Amino acid sequence: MNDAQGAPHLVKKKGEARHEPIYKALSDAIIEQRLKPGARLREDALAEVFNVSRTGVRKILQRLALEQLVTLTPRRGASVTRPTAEEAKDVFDARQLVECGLMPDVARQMEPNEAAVLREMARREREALRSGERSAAIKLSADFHVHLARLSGNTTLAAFVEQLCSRSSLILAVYGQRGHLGCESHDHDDLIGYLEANDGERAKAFMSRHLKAIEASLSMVEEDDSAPDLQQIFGGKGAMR
Amino acid sequence: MNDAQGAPHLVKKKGEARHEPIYKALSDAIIEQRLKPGARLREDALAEVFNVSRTGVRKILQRLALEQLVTLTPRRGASVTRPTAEEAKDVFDARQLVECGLMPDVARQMEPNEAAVLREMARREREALRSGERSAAIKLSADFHVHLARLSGNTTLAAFVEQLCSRSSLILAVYGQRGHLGCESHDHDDLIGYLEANDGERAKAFMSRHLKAIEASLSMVEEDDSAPDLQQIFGGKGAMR
DNA sequence: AGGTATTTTATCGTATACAATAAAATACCA
DNA sequence: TGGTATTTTATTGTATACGATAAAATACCT
Repeated sequence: MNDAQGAPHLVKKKGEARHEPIYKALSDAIIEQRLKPGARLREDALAEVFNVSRTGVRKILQRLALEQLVTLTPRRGASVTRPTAEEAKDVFDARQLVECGLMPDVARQMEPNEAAVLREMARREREALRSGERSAAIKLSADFHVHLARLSGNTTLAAFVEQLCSRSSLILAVYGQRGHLGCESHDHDDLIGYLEANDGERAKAFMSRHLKAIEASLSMVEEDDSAPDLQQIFGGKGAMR
Repeated sequence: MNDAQGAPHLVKKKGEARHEPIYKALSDAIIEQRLKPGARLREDALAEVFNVSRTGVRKILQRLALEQLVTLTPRRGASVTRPTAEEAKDVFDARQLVECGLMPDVARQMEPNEAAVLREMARREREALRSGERSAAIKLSADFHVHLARLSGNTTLAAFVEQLCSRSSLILAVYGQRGHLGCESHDHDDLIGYLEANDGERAKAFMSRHLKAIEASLSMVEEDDSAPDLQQIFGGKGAMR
């Protein structure tokens, strides 16, 4: 059925879908903070790593740019986005509005086996956190929030939450204090409890506190690596001359 | 400084930004329903119309696809998205959550001159509606909602609302009854009133009714042009034989 | 004549080549 | 030796060429 099976070496996956895993690899690396904000993403280099031409790489970078995970500077290429303080605020405000707003829907449609899945996710997250697998923990935390959003049944809103969570990961990377890494270890379990009890309002309120806690754990100082204002720093009119 | 200035004819805009107007032209045409859902968008044809190579066209189509305005079918190319009934529901639920949720913020930060701008937009929309400029009216209505969202100050949410409004336009094209075209003629003016009075809660409630009214005006019958189930239609087991 | 097999054609997917540009390195001059 | 001008180099932007594939058209056979 698939001739690629007949030619074991040099497996060329057939068209289009070949880019999907590359996209995922890149976006995971960014979300897990193995690629840090500011890191340059040269087209040639990526093309070589993933064994595709620059054409394919560019397509992927463009997608990531629309999702705000990478920043494309004309003639300067791509780099991992370094979110501004304002962006950070917008993202967390958006999460407040959307994720909290979805809780009642999620609670209403909550089924026992779904709760079990969520508990397992929360367990794995706690596990990763405990054993110091920082990257894994970050990813699992984002996954938890996204999975939750999907349970609402609204594909459009779930996709939006997915973006917001990815961006949050970048925000954590830039503004997060060492030590904290976003979600407190038992928050997610508590939340599942309220959802299991179909208590949408409690879940909503808890989610709100949860997100506020994450946001509060950030230290919002933007170090601007743009040209510093020497004039202002050293005082005007030729002091030191 | 810019040699293109020296060569008046054959003005080649310089890099990158050249695609932006093409993107806008396409997306406007879709939103204004001059390109109808299902319409094929051949790369060659677009490339010729806009005087760029297929490379540029593909980039734009990909962006539109991520925004759900066009659908890319592997090896079959691009076409204007024909939203499903489920998508329509998701989009309007999302608008309910987000646009209504933003009203208090908008009301709080409402300034007199902003209200004037909004009134002017509403006036132009009514004007277009009255004089039968269907395409223009649709666009202006979407613009109004987007402009409102921007007033919240949250760029991320505003961008999301923009997408939702664009998609709504497609939904209207498919499921809208002839006659209605979404927003009632004076709704927007009423809304501005509440915002001017800084009454966020009233504005929120009104927006909710407004969106519900639009959604209710749709006739949600999906004609499936996929292969009809003849077996079911003509009864099983060789009747008519 | 009707239905299946084959060829043709239209159109997309991908790689590659070349032009354009901005940064880095070097050379030049006061 | 410090600063400016020039060349070199690295890297992106865009077009084009070629291969692949699926739909349409045609030819073939019964």
